[in-house]
Amino acid sequence: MDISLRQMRSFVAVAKLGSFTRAAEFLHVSQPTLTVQIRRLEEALQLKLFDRNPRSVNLTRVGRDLLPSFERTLQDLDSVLLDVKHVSTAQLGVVRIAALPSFAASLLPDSIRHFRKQNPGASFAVKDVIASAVLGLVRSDEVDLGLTGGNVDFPDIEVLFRASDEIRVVYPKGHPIDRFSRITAERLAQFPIVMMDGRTSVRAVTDNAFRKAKLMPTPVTETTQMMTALGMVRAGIGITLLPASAREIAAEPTLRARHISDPNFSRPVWLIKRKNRTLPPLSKAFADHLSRERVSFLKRDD
Amino acid sequence: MDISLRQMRSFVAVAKLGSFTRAAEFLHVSQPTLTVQIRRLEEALQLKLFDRNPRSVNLTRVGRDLLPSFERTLQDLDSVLLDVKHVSTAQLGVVRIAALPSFAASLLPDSIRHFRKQNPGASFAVKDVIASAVLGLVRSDEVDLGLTGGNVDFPDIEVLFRASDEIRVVYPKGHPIDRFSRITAERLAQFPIVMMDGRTSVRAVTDNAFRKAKLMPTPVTETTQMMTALGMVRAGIGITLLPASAREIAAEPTLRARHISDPNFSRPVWLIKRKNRTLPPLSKAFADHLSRERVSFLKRDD
DNA sequence: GATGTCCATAGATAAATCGTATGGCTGAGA
DNA sequence: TCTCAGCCATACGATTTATCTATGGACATC
Repeated sequence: MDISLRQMRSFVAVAKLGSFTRAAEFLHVSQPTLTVQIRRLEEALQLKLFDRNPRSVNLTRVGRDLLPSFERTLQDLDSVLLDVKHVSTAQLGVVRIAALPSFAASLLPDSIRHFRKQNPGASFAVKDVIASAVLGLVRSDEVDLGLTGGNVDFPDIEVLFRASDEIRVVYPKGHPIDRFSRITAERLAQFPIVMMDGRTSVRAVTDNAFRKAKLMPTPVTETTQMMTALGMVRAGIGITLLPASAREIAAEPTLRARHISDPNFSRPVWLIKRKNRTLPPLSKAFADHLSRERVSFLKRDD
Repeated sequence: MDISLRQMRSFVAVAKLGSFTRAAEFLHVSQPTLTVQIRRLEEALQLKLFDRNPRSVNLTRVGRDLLPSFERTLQDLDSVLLDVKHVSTAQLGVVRIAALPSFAASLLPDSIRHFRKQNPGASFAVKDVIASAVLGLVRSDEVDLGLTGGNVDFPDIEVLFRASDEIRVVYPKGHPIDRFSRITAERLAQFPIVMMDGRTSVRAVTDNAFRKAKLMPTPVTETTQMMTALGMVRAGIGITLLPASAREIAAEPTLRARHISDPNFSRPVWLIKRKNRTLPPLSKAFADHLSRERVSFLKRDD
C-alpha cells in the first residue's frame, strides 16, 4: 500500500480547514471523496490522523507532527512544478551555447539582445572556444547549441541552420585597389597582404580560395589577432582579408571593407546540435530565432 | 493533468539506470508500464524528459535539470514515511505526560526506565505541575497523558487507569505507636502530628480522613516539603503522614513507615487523557504499560 | 542480411477514483 | 426530553487509470 500526492493534498487541506466539507469545497471534490482519501492514507500509514466528531475534526498528535513535513514536501514540489511549467512554455531557461570567438563577439550579442526582448526569462551561457572544442562541448552535452565554422559533417551532429560569413578585403581609403569596381582573387594577389595566422579558420578559408584560383600570394606579415592585422593595414603595410562579421573593422574609421567577387571568399557558419537530442524549449526557441533573424553580414544558405 | 509519486519514482529509476527495461525490473513492474508512466509524466509536464533510441535512453537537458529536485523530494518523503512507520509501530516517539511532582519523582522514573527497556525508541517529555495544571495541559493537547490525583470527573476527560496511593504513618523506631498491631485514625490522633501544608494534596486527604472519623488532631508543626516533615519526625517532634510513593522516606533509615487500617487514608491516582483524542501509538503503549505494571506502593483499583 | 536488444503500441483486465444518494451520530435549542 | 441541523461515513454504480501480455518496429552487431 502506497500513498499518493492527492492523499497528501487532501490531508493538508482537511488539517488546515478543520473540516472535510470545507476541504472538499476547496479542492473541488465531493465530501465522500475526501473521506475515502483520508481513510486510505490512514490505512497506508497505519495511523489515525484525525479524531472525527460530528461537530469537529481534530488532528491527532501524530497527524499534527506529520502536517509540517507533508506541507513542506508539497510546497517544494509545487515550486519545482511551477518552474517546470515556465521551462516548458519557454518562459524560463538557460541557453547553453558554444561559439567560435568571432561569432561570440559579433553575431551572438545582438541576437541575444533581440531574443531577450521577447523572452525576458532567458539567460545565456556562452562558451567562446575554437572549432574543435565547440564540437566537443556539443557531443558531451555540455552545451545545447554550437555556432561554428569548418567541417560539421559527422553522424552524431545535426545542422539546424547554415549561413555564410563573407570574407572581405580591408584597405586604407585611397589605396590603389579602391579603383576596381569588382575585386577578384587575381586583383588581391597583386598587393601585399597581411594574413591571419595559419591556425585560424579565416586563414584556412583564404588559403583555400587562392588555391582554387591557382594563386599563391605571399603574406607580407602574419598576425593572430584581427585587431593587429588592422593596425598593420592602417600603417600602410598592406591590405588584409577579414570576415564581414568582424566588429574590429568598425574600430578603424580610416579603413574600407569591400566585397570580393569570388564565392570561395566566405566561410560557412553552422548552428549545430547533437543528433537525437531534444533541445530545451527555450534553446529551441533561440535556434529558431537565429534561423529567422536576418543578420546583415551573414548570407543565408537556405 | 496532475503528476503522481509513482511517475516521479519511475522517472528517477529510468534516469538512474539508463534503461526502461532495467528500471522495470528494479521497480517490479513490466516494461510497458514504465513506458506509459513516463509518457504520462511527459504529457503532464509538457516536456520531453528522455531521448529514446533502441540502443540507449538519455535524459534531455530539462530532464537532467529536473532529476535532482525529484530525487530530493522523494528522498525527503521516504525518510518522513520511514519515521511514520516507526511511529505507527510504536518503535519511535515522544510520550508527553504531565504529572503531579510527587508522582513525577516516584512513580514515573521507574516506570519510564522499565518501559524504555522494551521500547528503546521512546523518549519522554514530563511536566511536573500541580493538579489543575495537569488538567489544563491535557485539555490543551500539550500533553497526551496526565497523572494526577483529586477530582477528574469532567466530560472531556477520560480515565485510563485508577490506583490508590496509600497514606502511611511515619515514626522513629521505638516510638510508642509501634506497639499497636493495627493503626487506626484514633490511634494516630493520640500523638503529636507533623502535618503537610494545607495546600498540599496529602493534607487534603488526611484532613478528610480525620473528619470522616470525627477527629480533629492538632498539628504540632506544618511543613511544605516532605523532606522537612521527616526531619521533624527524626528529631522526635512527632509522627507524620506521607504517601507510600514518597521516595523521601527511604532517605531516613531510622524511621519506620506503616499501613493505616483506614481506607480513607489513601489518595487516588488517575491516569487520564482527553476524551475522543487518539493517543500516539507509543503513548498508548506507555499507558498500557502503566496499567499493567504492579507498583509496590500503589493499590490497583480495577 | 539475419539476429538480438530495446522501447512503443494495442487490447483486455483489474484497480482505483469519484459522485450521488443515504445513513448515523452528536450537540444545540425548543 | 425531543427534534432538528450539521457533518462525516457508507454503499453502489460509472468512469478513469494502471497494469499485464503479446506484438511491432528501429537500430546496432555480427
